[in-house]
Amino acid sequence: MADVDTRQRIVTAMIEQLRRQGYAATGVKQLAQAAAAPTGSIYHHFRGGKREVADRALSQSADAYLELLLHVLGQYDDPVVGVEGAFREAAEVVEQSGWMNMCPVGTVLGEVADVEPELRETGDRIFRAWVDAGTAYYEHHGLPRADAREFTYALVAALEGAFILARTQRSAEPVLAAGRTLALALRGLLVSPRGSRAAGSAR
Amino acid sequence: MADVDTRQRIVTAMIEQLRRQGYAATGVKQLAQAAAAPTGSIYHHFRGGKREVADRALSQSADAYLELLLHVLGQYDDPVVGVEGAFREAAEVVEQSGWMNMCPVGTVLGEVADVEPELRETGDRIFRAWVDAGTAYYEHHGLPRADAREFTYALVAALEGAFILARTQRSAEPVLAAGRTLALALRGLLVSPRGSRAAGSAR
DNA sequence: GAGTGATTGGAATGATCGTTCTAGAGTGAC
DNA sequence: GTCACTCTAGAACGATCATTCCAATCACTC
Repeated sequence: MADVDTRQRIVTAMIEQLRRQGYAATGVKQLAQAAAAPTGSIYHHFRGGKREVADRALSQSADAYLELLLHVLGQYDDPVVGVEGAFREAAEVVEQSGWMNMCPVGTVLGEVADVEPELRETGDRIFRAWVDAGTAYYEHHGLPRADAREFTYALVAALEGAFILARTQRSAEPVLAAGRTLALALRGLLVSPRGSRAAGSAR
Repeated sequence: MADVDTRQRIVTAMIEQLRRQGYAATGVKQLAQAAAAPTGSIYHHFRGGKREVADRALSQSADAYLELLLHVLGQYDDPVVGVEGAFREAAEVVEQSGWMNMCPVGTVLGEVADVEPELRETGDRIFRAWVDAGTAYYEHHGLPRADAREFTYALVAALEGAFILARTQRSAEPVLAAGRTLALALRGLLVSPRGSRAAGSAR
């Protein structure tokens, strides 16, 4: 059963490295050391090498992230308050961690989307899952499907972008600002849905 | 005068490489080849090596980007329409380029913010300049300063994040959705500014 | 045309890259 | 015990990394 342990240790270490320094800068040897495993074990458990480990790391990290976000949003009765609250909580975590990267998905995909087709496809799946979940969530809270989808896209984009700004500026302000702005937009959508009108953007 | 030419060719090639594959994956030799210059010339013009070239590339790219964004926004009388229009134009460019990265600033900083202090500081300066310019722009269009600053932060964050999603999903939808959502928020701010009320977030 | 400083062209260097390979340790079945 | 198999351990490999170095070439001044 040291099997599962080592496998998971490698993936966990990869998540850590990916969010600190991205995909290209992460070395297999460095990864092995961080996971307390020899390089041979890495290639035994992941025949696809570095890329397969990164693939697993992104997927696993994305699952955890989605669960967390839905859990945080679910704590609030009013979805408008929930958006602002979720971003506020995220801002606190980022600040308390010393401006570390929270989630490797956005940053790694920004780095490799044009250059690593397999990782790009994994990212595509991840974002689709996130957007689908968010769409269902906001549809359940009264938004027409097209509006829910559009808003979820904006939320994910703003969250990922705000994390980059916050880490670069060592300031929580971008995350808080994005949360407050999105909450305002969501209030507007709830008051007067645009529904099917100009929703041609939602294919 | 081949001096200036070569210097600029190196920086331009670095911009290209940075947005395609990020900082860590970009090799100096590869850069030299792309710039049609020997590696010796790179270190002659940039004693700081790879990092200094990247620094210059980010700054130059950021200046151009700011000018472009203000120019696009300035084409519209109504700032609400302008936001949606700017994102729509951005979406078209991204799609027509075959989902290439537009601007290296966001993606590179997501990659190196925790690991390259000098590049992080450059990014800090860049984002500050962007936010200051945006704040002035929206203040000039009737928003209280705190609101203008908050909205600008959300705009930059959403734009950077939406680019990552769009490239990953090979779809313009994230960019369009972010633009429409931000336009809605801006309309809300213009109708009923929150001004100094809960603007504690804007330090 | 001799001399001078900037710039080019690329070879050399030591480190590190991702991956492969082989030897041995661990584990359970018979 | 021994066979079969999984996993560990890390050396070995060729390629590539960022950087340094130096001879050759260039553009100009005197």
